[in-house]
Amino acid sequence: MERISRRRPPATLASLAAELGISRTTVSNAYNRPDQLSPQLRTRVMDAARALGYPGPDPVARSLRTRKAGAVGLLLAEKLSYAFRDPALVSFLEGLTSECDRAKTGLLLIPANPDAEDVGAVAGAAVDGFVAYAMPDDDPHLEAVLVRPVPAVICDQPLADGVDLVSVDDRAAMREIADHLTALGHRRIGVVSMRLGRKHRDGPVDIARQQRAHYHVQRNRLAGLQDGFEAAGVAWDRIPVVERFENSIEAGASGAAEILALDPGITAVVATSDILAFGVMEELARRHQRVPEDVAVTGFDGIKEALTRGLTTVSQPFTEKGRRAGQLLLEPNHRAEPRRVSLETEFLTGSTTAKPRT
Amino acid sequence: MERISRRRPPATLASLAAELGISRTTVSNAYNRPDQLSPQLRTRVMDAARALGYPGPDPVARSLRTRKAGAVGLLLAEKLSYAFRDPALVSFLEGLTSECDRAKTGLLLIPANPDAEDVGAVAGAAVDGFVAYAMPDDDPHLEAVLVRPVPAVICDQPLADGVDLVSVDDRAAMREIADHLTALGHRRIGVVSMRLGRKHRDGPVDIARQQRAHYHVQRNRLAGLQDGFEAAGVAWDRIPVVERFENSIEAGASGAAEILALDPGITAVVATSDILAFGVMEELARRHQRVPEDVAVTGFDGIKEALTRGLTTVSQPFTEKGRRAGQLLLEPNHRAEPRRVSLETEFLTGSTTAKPRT
DNA sequence: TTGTATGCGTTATCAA
DNA sequence: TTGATAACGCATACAA
Repeated sequence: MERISRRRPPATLASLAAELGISRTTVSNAYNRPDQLSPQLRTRVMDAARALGYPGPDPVARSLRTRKAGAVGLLLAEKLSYAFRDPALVSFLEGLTSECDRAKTGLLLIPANPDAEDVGAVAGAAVDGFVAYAMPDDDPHLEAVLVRPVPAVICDQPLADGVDLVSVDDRAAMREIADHLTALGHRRIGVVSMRLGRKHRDGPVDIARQQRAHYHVQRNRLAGLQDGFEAAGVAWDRIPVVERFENSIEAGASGAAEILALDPGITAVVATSDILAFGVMEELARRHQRVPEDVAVTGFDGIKEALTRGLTTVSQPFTEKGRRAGQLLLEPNHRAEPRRVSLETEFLTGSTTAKPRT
Repeated sequence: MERISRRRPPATLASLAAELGISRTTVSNAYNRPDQLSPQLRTRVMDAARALGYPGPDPVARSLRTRKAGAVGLLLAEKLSYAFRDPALVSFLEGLTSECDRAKTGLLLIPANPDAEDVGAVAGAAVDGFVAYAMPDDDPHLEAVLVRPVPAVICDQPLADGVDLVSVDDRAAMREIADHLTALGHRRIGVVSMRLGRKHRDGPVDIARQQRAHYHVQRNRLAGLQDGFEAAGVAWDRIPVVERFENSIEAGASGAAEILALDPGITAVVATSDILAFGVMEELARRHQRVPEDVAVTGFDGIKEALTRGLTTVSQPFTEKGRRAGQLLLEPNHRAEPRRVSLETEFLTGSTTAKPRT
């Protein structure tokens, strides 16, 4: 699908200069320093460029010379298309791109399969900096980011030496959920958790796996639940926790089914994301269980749909998170220490929680 | 925020080769053609690289040499952050990125203010191809895309010589809306249209402006309405049309207010996007006008929220649109003529239209 | 206002 | 299996 007719080798700055009988510098200046030329020479250059089909200085060659790419990279460790399926991520992107707009820089979405070891995409990304979003501790892509000689900002996780970080206090936030449920009187509870490791794995989670989870956001959320439940005298090791690799409605539904198989007597299901919580509710509806009368359900994130549907959840400021990440990346840090930004969350009581049936 | 200690000049492939007393070719091969080296030499190279902090071949330099960027560019002629506020665009991006995933290529979001003449971002984008989404006819950014010696695909608009295109039949689709309303008996109708030109402008639209609209998608939608209304004996020039530059709830609401000022007796408002339609409904609610009893409302696009809220609208397959655009871009066209893909739309009767009050 | 010389960091080609 | 050489296309310091 070559649109351009290729009879002669494509024009370059040098060939254009030769054609005009002037130096390359002058042609370069015509594009980059218009004030360094006489206006008539400049228009002569531009006219010749059009005539010869010269598209202007090659961005890659210029980039090599100037050491600027004009773009920042976003590393997700998900398939790219996932980003547009998750409302939380869309909000994050809105915030991040608002900063890109201000800085007049592009945003490069970097493809990185979660379970792939191939790091070529990040090694090969022509960017002036990276934002790494919610990566597991042991992801080789992150290492690949950190060796690149450009700034980086990490969102949510993992902690890394000398890198700026934007996050929320997941543990404290989730504890509010636990406290809310125990205050209502719930004692038999199940948990549907997002992925805890890089490998595709669905199923029950024992304490050991919780503690060595490579997603410490998830680990912290579980720890927050443990804090709250144990404070109310509920033994954590008797609470069934199941893990789902995908963050989707379907995963939430199957997680709920698994929880109910493990303990049919539960009165509440805690999901570690709103999306999973919707799946849980879907499965409960399928079984003609009422929410919250028969089973209470909670989420995490505070995506728009959670608010409109009245899910009891914790809201975190995704757009702000993206904006702050962009700011940290785009305005250089002149101090020695990396910067840490922790954003506020808000516990929201919805209509999906109530006292347990007696 | 330089993370890397800069005591010595950063290592390059050449400096690494010198350090090891081998040629640059060999170092290059260690990264790009591991099978061309003895394993022990390769590990020696890699160890030295780690020791010297060499991050691997510079992506820009490589890109200059190989003439591959590993990314496709998306040109929006909107602020980047807008992309994540418009559900239709999010769906499009989901489809486009699903193809990027398959091709293992990145996606570069290119910042291009709608009313800015500065074309530097597209001239400077290091990409292997462009997708231009819903650009006005006269946008200089598009011209900048077309001079670049890489493939391009246009979505929705504008028509351009020799470039692949993905679109829907906006005119026919919108006519279905008109036919639906006239069949119900509506005769006094108002229209709230998305922007018709690059310049920021809100207000009433006369026939001349409709016809010279630089957004031919919008022009076609208005033409579709005209087709339908005139077929039912409703003179088009008596239908008030107002334009809004932004596609937002607020814009829809103010558009509705303007329409109602122009003709308080209307029984239906046609919006050319679902988002605008939601704004219209919001304004009507504010005035205690019931939908559809007092005023019928229609949208266009079929975003998810339109379906859940039962808006009468036309649904277009945004995700498919993005996917097809990606396919066209990513699989080269070996034939001479550009390819044209036209996708199906579906008229959806919702609960926002009914017979006019009598 | 214009030109000269040099380097940015890499990979392709071909030879050894 | 390894190496020498020549691009790739441009921008910048400096000289004229």
